Amino acid sequence: MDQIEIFKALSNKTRLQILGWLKEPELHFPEQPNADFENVGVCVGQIQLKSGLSQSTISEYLSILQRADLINSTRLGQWTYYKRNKEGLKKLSNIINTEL
Amino acid sequence: MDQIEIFKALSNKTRLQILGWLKEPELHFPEQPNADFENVGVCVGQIQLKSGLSQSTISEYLSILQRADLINSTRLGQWTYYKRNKEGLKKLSNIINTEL
DNA sequence: TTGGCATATCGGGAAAAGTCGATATACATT
DNA sequence: AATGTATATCGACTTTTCCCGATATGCCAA
Repeated sequence: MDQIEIFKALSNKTRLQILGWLKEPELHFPEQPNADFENVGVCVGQIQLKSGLSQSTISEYLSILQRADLINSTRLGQWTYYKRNKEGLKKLSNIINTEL
Repeated sequence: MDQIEIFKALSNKTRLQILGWLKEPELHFPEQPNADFENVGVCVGQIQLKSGLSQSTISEYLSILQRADLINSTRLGQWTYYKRNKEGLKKLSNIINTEL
């Protein structure tokens, strides 16, 4: 993954917030039936609701974050759940500490 | 300093390169008379030369990086020298590790 | 198999960033 | 004081990003 795409993904208030929310889902989202935060993450609809932006915008933002390896998705039935990608975040931390 | 401005500053190939160059100036720039890399950094002209972009663009890029607290400047005579801002970079590393 | 949700993709208009050349400013030398 | 050099700022144009509404797709239930 290109470093620049990672930083671009992070250069937006809403996307940054989403990552923060996904760090502690219990704190930011209501209980979900049949889908545990730890395993699958949070579904798009909840994230959209919390963000206040349009459905299409949030869907796009999530895919930007995913392309940057900052989150990943699981499809369950008609829902898509997103959660933090710990690997990717660690890699980012590494870049900061070794290359900049 | 706004987090978003930090990530925006990093969302550009040349600016990212500049930070990399400033991490090991001896490796990327010729010896400078009367100005030690460690103390004051590297002067704008050298950075511009290496980047291949126009003088105005590099001057602007440097100020973007500076506003993001990623580098800082020292004026010596008619030259401005820029070097890494270790504080700011540490703060960034902290953001990544605690907020995302 | 039709209808209803949840999500993704597409097309577009407005705002921001990338980049330049020209010009201004600041300092140093003559 | 006048000139030369280093850097900063300005104005303009092009490309990218921000968001939206509309439409498509995928999955489920009746």
